[in-house]
Amino acid sequence: MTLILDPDDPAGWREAQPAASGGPSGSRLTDGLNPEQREAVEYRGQALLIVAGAGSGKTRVLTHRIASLIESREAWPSQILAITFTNKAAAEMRERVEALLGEGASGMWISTFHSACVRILRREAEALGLSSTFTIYDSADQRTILKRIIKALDADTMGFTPASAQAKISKLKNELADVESFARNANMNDPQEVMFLEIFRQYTRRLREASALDFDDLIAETVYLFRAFPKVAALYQRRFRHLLVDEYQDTNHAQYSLIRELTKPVTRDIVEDLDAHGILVQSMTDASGGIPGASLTVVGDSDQSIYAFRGADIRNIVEFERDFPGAKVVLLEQNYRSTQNILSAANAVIQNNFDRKEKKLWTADGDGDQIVGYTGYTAHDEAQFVADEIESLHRAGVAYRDIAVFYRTNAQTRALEEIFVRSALPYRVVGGTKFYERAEIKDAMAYLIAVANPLDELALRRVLNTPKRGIGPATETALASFAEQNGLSFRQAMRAADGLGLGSKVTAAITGLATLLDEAAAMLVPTPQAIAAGTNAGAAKVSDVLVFLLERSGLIDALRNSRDPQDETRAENVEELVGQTKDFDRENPDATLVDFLTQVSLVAAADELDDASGTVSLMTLHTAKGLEYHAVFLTGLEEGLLPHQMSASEPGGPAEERRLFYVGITRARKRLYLSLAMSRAQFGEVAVAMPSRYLQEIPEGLIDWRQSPGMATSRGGTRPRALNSRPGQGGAWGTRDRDLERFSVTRADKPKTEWANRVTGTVRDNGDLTLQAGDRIRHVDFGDGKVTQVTGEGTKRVAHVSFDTSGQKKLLIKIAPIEKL
DNA sequence: GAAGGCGCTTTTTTT
DNA sequence: AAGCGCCTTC
Repeated sequence: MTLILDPDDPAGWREAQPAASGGPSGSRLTDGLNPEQREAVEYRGQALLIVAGAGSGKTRVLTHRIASLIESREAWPSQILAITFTNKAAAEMRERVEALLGEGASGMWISTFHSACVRILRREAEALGLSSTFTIYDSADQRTILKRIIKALDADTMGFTPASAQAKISKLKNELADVESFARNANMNDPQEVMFLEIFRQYTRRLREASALDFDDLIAETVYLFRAFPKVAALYQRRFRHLLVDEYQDTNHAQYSLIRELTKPVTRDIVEDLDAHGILVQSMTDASGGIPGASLTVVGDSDQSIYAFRGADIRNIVEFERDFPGAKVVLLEQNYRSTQNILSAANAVIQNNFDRKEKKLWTADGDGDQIVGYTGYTAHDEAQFVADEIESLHRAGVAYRDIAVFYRTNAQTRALEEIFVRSALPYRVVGGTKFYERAEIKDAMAYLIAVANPLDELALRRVLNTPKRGIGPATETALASFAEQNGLSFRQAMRAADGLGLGSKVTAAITGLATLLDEAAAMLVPTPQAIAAGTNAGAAKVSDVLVFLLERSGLIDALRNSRDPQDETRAENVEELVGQTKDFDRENPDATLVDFLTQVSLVAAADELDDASGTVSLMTLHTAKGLEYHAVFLTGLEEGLLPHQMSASEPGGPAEERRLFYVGITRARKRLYLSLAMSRAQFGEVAVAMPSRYLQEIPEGLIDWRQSPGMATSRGGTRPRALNSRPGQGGAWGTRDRDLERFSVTRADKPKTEWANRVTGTVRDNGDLTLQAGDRIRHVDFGDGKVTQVTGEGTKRVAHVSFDTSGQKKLLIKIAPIEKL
């Protein structure tokens, strides 16, 4: 028996695989794969690009590839670094690899870019002059800091907003630019640019002083680390022999650079240095005495690139072969997810993006059902259609969890939620306003952060007067300037507040808070033996520290005793947070507070998905990437929404929006529904909406329009049936006068497919029908009535009508199903 | 320093 | 429609 040693896990002795048992072509891991998939699993070389169309089984290929590397003893689990798009995908991939291997595969790094970088950065923080307990700032934190800087600099007078500065800084960091490099290239004659430089400089300094990194820093700082410290880089270059990157089309320049750094060979002199430090390098070196670069596998589909707005560079995948000469390319086109009708629609749409490599998805599984289309008069009508169809699917045996509703913007959930609640449909909004973004949760988290990272001024200032302690802005500023003048941290200034000459009550409040935080910090210190052994034994559990902080600070009592009725919910939320820390403690017995904070910072929207939930999932098209459902509803397919208004001005915007539509379509396995509304409320005002241009791109015969944009134009011919007069819905609609969206819905009893592509762009249009107070009108559903008032302008003119039998309504004149009498 | 009220901007997508 | 910031008043 031969034993071989896992170079990074002394406990990892195992029996070597007898060479005869098949090697990489061992059939178990390639059984049931098509030839291309098999090739992607078995290819061995420096660089492999797997162009994986939607639903082509790329996760299967990736997991089988990893399992095959490990099973054939070409790699130890610890030599694998796999990058996925979400933590959930990472956890799934790990499970599947372990299931394939029939054993645990600890030591594998399967995580997101951000998680992997945090892990590296905490380990190597010292080299960068960071605390290993550095805080991760989210967008809201960034914004708070930028708001303060902009205000202090009066930069808003030059047109700077926190959002604009944030976007610009993020963009720079994604390109690996820092303050110095920006300053070198800046046009110092442009006052705008000089001001931005100052904002950027102060922002960077504040984060640095707080020992904090923003999301973009996590990647960029890791690249800087590797570039500035080749020996540190070598540790990781030596360790990770196989890099696998999923969703490669959505990597940005910083992430690309990180991949490049990690796959660089280690030179001979550094290898010798590692060797001298007792790091195992034997049998890893090549003829030159160095360690060759790791092998790289990337998986992606340029048609699914939807993150240009955060710096994703489609060229990374398009130019992969040029970047990595000798790279092998495998194309996966056979789809195992969707029906041919769905794929044909997807192919037809994406074909309109020029400048792409031709790729056609196909399936051997047959056409399947027609795609269903529907045009509602309002967002509520559209939502009602979705709810009705979901119910009918459910009655036909489709589980709620196999159904998803997608939309372009988070704001669109409102109408859907209203109708779903009313219909008693179990649903869950994935992402959107996240639990951890609620103010009371951020408050509680700020206590924990302040304890974990005493340098974090942002967290300290957040808790300073939460709950109310009588410490106002004036005191806060006094503390801050005292700190600055004396070269102290904010926290030190708090401890020394006695010497500031503030009122005795305020002073006691400040020093009391400082003491509380110090006591909590003391709870977290492990035993000396544990510290020596590098474990966390003896440290208080996260949940205990949190409860201690909540009780002693008075935060929880303040919420419970408040007379604001909303504070009751807030108290419950905080209690739920306590529950979550308890779960965390249970699941991660040796984890630290910093581990908890890291995990919370890096949860992605899709991580919240609970497969066992038994609810319909609502999410944005972006969140939907990588997921699949039996039935998918794509809603709000209107100009201005998809493509979104804001994308029009961006280069490549409309093409990216089309890819977003493509991503949405290809999530569906069996049933696809496309819907839109003829009018939509925006900024509190109702506006006329036009069908999305992308709808035209789908061949006529593929869609069964239950109510088409074309039909909505022609008034005659179909028997109108008002949804809101349906039994069981009695009167719930239209009872509130302020409700502007009470247009009727007509719905053909029989499916009609008379809508042809050319009709797109037309909705019911009453032209320049002019109404004024006193006019009599007839409405398709509400009957006759008298106009009492006309408000608004242009296409947004609204008639206030008093109907003879249906009461008061407000109608959008341009599209309401009305005629003048 | 706290609380309440008014008026203004806001919505693209996310780790 | 709603949340935020600024203002006034207590």
